[in-house]
Amino acid sequence: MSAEWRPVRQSRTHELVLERIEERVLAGELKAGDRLPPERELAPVLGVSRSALREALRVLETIGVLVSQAGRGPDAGARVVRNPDDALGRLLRLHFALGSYSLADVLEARVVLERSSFETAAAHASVEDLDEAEALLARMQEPDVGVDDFNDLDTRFHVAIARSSGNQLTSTLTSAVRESVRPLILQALEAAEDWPATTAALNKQHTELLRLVRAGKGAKAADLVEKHIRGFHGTLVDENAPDDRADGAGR
Amino acid sequence: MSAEWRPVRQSRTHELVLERIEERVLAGELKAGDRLPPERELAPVLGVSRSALREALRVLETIGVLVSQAGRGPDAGARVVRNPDDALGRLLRLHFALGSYSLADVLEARVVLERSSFETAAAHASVEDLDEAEALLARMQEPDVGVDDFNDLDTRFHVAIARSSGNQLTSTLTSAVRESVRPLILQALEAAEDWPATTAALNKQHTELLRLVRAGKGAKAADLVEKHIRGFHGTLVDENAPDDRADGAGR
DNA sequence: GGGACAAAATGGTCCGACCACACAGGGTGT
DNA sequence: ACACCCTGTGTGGTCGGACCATTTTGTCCC
Repeated sequence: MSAEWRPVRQSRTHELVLERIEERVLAGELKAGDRLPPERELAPVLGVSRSALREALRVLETIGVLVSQAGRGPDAGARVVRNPDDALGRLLRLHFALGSYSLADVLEARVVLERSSFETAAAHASVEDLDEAEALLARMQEPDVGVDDFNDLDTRFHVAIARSSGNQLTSTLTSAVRESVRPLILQALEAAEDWPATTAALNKQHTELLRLVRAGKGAKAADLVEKHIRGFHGTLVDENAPDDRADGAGR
Repeated sequence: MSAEWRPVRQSRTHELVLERIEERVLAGELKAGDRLPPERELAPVLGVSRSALREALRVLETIGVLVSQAGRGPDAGARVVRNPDDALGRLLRLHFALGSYSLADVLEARVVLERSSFETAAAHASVEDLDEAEALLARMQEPDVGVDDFNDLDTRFHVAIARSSGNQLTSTLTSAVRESVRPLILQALEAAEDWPATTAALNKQHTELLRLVRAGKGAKAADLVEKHIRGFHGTLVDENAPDDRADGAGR
């Protein structure tokens, strides 16, 4: 019976340091904007070497909770920040590359997240947020936009809608999930036979999506975004799934 | 116009090291199960110090892509693994504590993710997976189960359903999102006036959920799980949201 | 006053040493 | 032969100190 035995994984100084710092964050004693003491001061206070402390700080930096700035003055040192997007993006990207989950999984997650985003955005989004999305759309429609720029703008459009829905978490997840398949999307876009036609088709859907959101038609927007995602993203699944299975690790 | 100026943030050796390793992962040259060369060999090959290399490895360990094992033998050294759950859990937990997103955001995300999980599970879940969920449910129904154990089992039940739906990404996200509000949930459970009645009520819903999934009634299961989450989780929002707004940063 | 130069504070990097741990392999006693 | 122990060796983990790079803060001299 009894839950599986979890190896105790004792000590590891930098993990203990991490716990101390994490405690203070969880307890609300360390808030966004706060500065940590300099490494050379903090290390002896915690009773560890600077290296061990630095490894803990590095961990916090990778999860987007800290940024470090060398030099002198008010902006120098380690500051607590809130930047989960990059961290989540890298995490999902690497795990996707390692096969922790499949492209089909990503597609479903996107559909679920973005249906919700668009539905909520249609109900609550502010005009300013939607104007921002509109500006992105305008730049996407410029005729000479490259694959790279187009994809970035496309991502930012979807994320902008998610953000406009007021849900920061969904917005972050949307951004990260999308980021995790960025290489594949770029590859697919570059392989497009008729680039102008492809962008035109996608932009048409984007325009319609924004129109529906502005009109407050959440249900319709949700249905269209699902179609939008499945339409383009779905071709990726069809093209890559067999290959992945063939050359890749069998799970 | 031109996109915002992004500070160039040059060098930082450990980031360059990270890029090199990341490249190999993205390119599929490093797969789950592979071992990295020993630090003392790899560092000079990359042309960096052991410290810089170690910081990069620490980052990879943080995001659940590496584990390190000291000692000698086949299991020693740094191995590539796929364990996104803990990493994502810590990331979301800290960012939630920092106020990167609100409890209401978490609730909505859970609803969206789990509706999808239950709907898909009802269609595709294998009998074995559901038996596992059933076993968890049985342990949850033992009369003397404590708050901590109950919550763990509850989480594992929801995650088991997510996993049974076949979508690893959704499963990971469900686990992590849930984990991020774990402290709050525990606190709420401990404050429950009538503990046996609370667990009984939750378990009744769990039992019904599992029955619906087994019966293949995805839509009903989705509706019920939404009700289930909003029912309990919703009380958290009501209790905490005003406090959060009062003392916390206003976004 | 202003500009150039020095000082200080901070993170980033490197090096060398040692510690802790876990297996490998041989030696030794039965 | 076999079992046991003891030492060797390879691995990550930690430490301390030194130095570098960058940024701000002074300060001195013109």
